[in-house]
Amino acid sequence: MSKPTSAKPSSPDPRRPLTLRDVSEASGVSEMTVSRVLRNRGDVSETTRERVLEAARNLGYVPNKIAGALASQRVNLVGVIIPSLSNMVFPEVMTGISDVLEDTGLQPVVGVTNYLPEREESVLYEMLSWRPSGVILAGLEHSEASHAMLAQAGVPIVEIMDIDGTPVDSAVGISHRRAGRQMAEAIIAAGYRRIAFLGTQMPNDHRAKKRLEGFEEALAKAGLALVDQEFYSGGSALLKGREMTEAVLRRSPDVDFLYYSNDMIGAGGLLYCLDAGIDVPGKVGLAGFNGVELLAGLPRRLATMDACRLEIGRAAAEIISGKHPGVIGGEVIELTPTIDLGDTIRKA
Amino acid sequence: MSKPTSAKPSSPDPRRPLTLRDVSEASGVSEMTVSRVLRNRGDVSETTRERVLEAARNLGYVPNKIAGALASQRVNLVGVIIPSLSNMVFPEVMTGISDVLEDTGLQPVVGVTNYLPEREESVLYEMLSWRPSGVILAGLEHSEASHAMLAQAGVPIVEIMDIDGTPVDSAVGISHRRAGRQMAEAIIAAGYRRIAFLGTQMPNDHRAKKRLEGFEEALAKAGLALVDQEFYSGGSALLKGREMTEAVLRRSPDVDFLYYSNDMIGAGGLLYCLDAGIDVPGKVGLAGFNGVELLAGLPRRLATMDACRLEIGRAAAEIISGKHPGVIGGEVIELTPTIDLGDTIRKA
DNA sequence: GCACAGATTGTTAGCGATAACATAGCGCAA
DNA sequence: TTGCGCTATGTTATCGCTAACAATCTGTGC
Repeated sequence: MSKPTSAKPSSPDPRRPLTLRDVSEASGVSEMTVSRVLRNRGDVSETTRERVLEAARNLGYVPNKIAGALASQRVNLVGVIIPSLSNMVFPEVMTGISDVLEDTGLQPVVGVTNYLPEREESVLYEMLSWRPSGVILAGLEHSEASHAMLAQAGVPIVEIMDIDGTPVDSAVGISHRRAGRQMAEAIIAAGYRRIAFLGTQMPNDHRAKKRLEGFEEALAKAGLALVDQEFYSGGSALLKGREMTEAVLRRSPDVDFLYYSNDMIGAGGLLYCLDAGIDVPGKVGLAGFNGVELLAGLPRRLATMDACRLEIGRAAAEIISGKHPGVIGGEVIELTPTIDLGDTIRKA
Repeated sequence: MSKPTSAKPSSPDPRRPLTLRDVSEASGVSEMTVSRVLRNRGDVSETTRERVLEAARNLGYVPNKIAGALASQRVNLVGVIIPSLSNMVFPEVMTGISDVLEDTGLQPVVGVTNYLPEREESVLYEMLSWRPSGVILAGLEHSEASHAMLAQAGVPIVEIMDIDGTPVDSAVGISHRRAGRQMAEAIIAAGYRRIAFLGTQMPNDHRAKKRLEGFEEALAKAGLALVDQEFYSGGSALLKGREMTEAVLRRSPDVDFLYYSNDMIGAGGLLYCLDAGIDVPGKVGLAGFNGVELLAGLPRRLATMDACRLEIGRAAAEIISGKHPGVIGGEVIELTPTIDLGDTIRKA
């Protein structure tokens, strides 16, 4: 506490982290005023403001948000929990979220679950322990403990991607069941009858499962059933698509349509068929799901369905930041994916 | 506010966030003991421990890490700052980081800069304001202010991907200049002479730039120079690869090799050449950079160079967590990428 | 000259946890 | 019995910042 006679209080210990007090002393005003300047809050005279800013800049002061958050009970963080970063789909959702949060002072923090409910639980726990202003997470299926935490959190929760189920709070997404149904209808309408499904093994990819359910439902309504199916897990999706396609076509030479659970394996299948000289979409039709950007560069445009990923991210972020027109909380927003027949379903 | 004579102190306000005190009251011990139980710290009798855990569970208590971090001056977060999530390269680095951090109690927090130095600066500022235990960030080129912040941070800093330059603290990566040189040498050795470059426009992708520099350097040493070059920005990389390839081959019909700055556009170029019936690697050779998983599914294996992404992530995380054998700080770890000639460079 | 509104700056009291240091039990050897 | 040495638990004082309120300083109108 004692200050030597020296007027300059400079660097008593250069390793000690800087605090508001350092800036306050360096600029000759109270800590409170420094705080106000650094947060652009309240009235501060122009001269004081500049003096403080210069002192802060000279010292290289970076405010301690931990202390700030504790004192103000406000945290400008939004937790975003997604299953994976490896498949173009979530990065695009993130883009939508970031775009919107950009000018709200909020900031996304990402957690990845690898499709494991127990990982989701721990990631959620960890996130909530930082008391974020909101949480965005993929899917409507969560462990019991996760549900409890979400319900208790006391901040806006938005479950994204899927709306086939009951949300904890708000939800933004598409109906995967309906998406599967719609694709099946388009395929049937185009005259295909011997249809096979190729997809991921993942028991926890609820959305892929729902698509398949919707798909089979629509087939059943037309008096049809899947002729064959094949699952994979891990590895390069493009390569797996190739391999699975080859396997299915060998096992069931008479199939006339291959429905893939995602575009990546669909693209692999397409490349395989083209390589093998199979007439697409004449002899065999193909369709995927997601509308990934990659498809644009393929030799032929794979039939697919856009999952509205960017829009989902934007809407979720708008709900969290309270900017969504007319949404106070507990709202469900259903987006409608558009089907793109591409070049791999023959025209009716 | 008023509570009837009831002895039970339960839920005075169900919306009030829970604190240690609530758990403490519910379990009949001091806050300190609750804190010890929840952190598995110090000696607590088995009976007390169980009583506390049950109380916490029943209440649905989630500790407030903000308060905890302020009091303990420790934050179990590691800032990771990368340019983009859209191109398979950083997700893989993240995987390496997560793998290692998993069992250290540390947790990565991602920030994305979109290759903009000013974004990097603000993301870094934001991160440092949470006082993380360390920072991992891509590249060695930063704004002056960013440099100052990194130098002042007082925690381990690891700059990743690149080692052609001077790190602030530690660095893990490959020499992109050398990688470019090495690829050029392989191409020249295979007998190609009229070589073109196709890459991103991005002025801030320093690593792509260094690869090109190294590449041209090696060409010059062999008395060669680039015959043509083409740049793009934005859009689907696969499609851009196609378009650029077509443009270059039209403009310079006599080129015999196309060097791409990344595998995605290289893959597009490969698909274009195959479609166009061009003899690869006979008439035209192709090479990319990165070794992305996607390539495995292509009709032909594109020549490429592995950037050791997983390994870089692991090593960076090990340095941060103090687990890296023999590394105290300020160390530079150079990894050596392996070249893969694939099917698109003719064998010498 | 004086009271007062409005603008600017300062003071005080936490926020919810943890570090560091008490303190209370308890068993056991002397 | 006394007291030492444990173990199990409690107390106190921050951590760095901000909300809320208090105090000071202008200049102005009368």
